[in-house]
Amino acid sequence: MAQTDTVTRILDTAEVLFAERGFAETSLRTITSKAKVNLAAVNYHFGSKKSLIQAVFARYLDPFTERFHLALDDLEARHRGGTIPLEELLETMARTVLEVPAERNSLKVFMRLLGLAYSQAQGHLRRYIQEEYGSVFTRFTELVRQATPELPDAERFWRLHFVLGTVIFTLSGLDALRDIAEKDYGEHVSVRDLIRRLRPVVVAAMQAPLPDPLPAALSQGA
Amino acid sequence: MAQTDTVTRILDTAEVLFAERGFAETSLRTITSKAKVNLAAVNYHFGSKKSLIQAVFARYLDPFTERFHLALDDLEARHRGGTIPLEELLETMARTVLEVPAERNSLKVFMRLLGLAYSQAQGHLRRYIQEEYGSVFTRFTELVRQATPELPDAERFWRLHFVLGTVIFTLSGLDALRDIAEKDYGEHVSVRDLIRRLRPVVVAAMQAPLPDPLPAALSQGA
DNA sequence: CCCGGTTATAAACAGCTGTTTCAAACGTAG
DNA sequence: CTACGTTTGAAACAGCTGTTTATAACCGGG
Repeated sequence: MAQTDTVTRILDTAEVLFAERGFAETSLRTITSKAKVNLAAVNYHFGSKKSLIQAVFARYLDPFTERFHLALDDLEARHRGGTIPLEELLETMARTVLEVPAERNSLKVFMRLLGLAYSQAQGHLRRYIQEEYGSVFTRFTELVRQATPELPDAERFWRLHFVLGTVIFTLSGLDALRDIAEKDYGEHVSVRDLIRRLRPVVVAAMQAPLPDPLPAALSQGA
Repeated sequence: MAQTDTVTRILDTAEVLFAERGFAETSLRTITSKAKVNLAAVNYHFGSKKSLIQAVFARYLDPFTERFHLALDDLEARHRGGTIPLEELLETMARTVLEVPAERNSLKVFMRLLGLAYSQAQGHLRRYIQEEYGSVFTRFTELVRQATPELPDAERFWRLHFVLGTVIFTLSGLDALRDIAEKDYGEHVSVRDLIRRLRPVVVAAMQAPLPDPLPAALSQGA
């Protein structure tokens, strides 16, 4: 099947180029020439560049959401009725995130794509991801809510995004950071090593004491 | 002075457009038309689009580094010889970051630009920022080192980047996150409110227990 | 006044962008 | 083998990109 071959060759090439340079900075001609595929093939198989971008994400996120749902099913079954400890929830998410791209190119590409989806404007992408994969995230946050009943809803919301920021920022800028770290400490860090370092930090962040309440006199400040 | 007027009008317009859409997605024609300035003015006053981008950053980072150096001078003077507590260091940095853009457009733009500098490829930008403003960051990290003698160097390095990720990610994606938070909790968050929430999380992250050492059997994993 | 350097303007430049077109090659079912 | 739907191929499309050019307007000092 030469067709499938073309499609996957485009996806394989596109995902690493997107991850390296961003979406706008990667032209279809760069992709197709590096993939040894005709320029028109992208529009023929995907319809447009936008759809290509979404297809690249779908190839990661489809198996991820499927596995994550299964993992959460399993977790809920093993804690029948009771609430799942926060650390187990975080552990499960981390494990699932690691599993999916392990079979494919690399975690680095996956994380960099996630980072781009956030930081790069690309309104259509954020909408697509929210509509297509928002439900898993909703399910996860609900479980986190049950695991941290002492946190006010707003506080938990922000803290989840704080740690999300840490993870995406770190793993998506991994190459640059790794270069600096290697230059400063001569020590090469693997992704697993980084996750090991991340765990206590994330847990501590979620369990940090509540902030001082806003002094009423200042609550209208800029 | 019509010249200064043109230059600042370009910078004012460029910084918000860059922050909104990214660098590659913002054309010179979009900038100049919205700034009511001739297209050639950018190349005349700045030389190239790259230099325009750097100039946008310089207008934030020049006063920031100056103030931050002064604030650190003051901090060192008040702790003559002794080490400065971590919380004071973080507090000082936060205050300086808040001060600079307060006089100008907004913190949001500043943070979004910082986020772009990291996430957007734009190799020239990272190099420029590193060469031009790396020294303040080096000075700051050295003070953090003295304030956290119990942390191994590598661990401190990574934790600093973890919290940097939290802050940049949160504040640069603030608009989107604020929309979600408002929809979910009806509660409008100000930047100062967010900083208040960030503080205990950042402190807890820096003071989290050390990670379990790598099991030797697994240390060669992916 | 008028000159000389600085700034503004409009037009054109070559190059790259995503997309479309249409003809050729392909592979398979009748 | 023939016919047909699918996939490839090369070329062209209009539009936008950053940059350059040449000309005009400005404006303070001699």
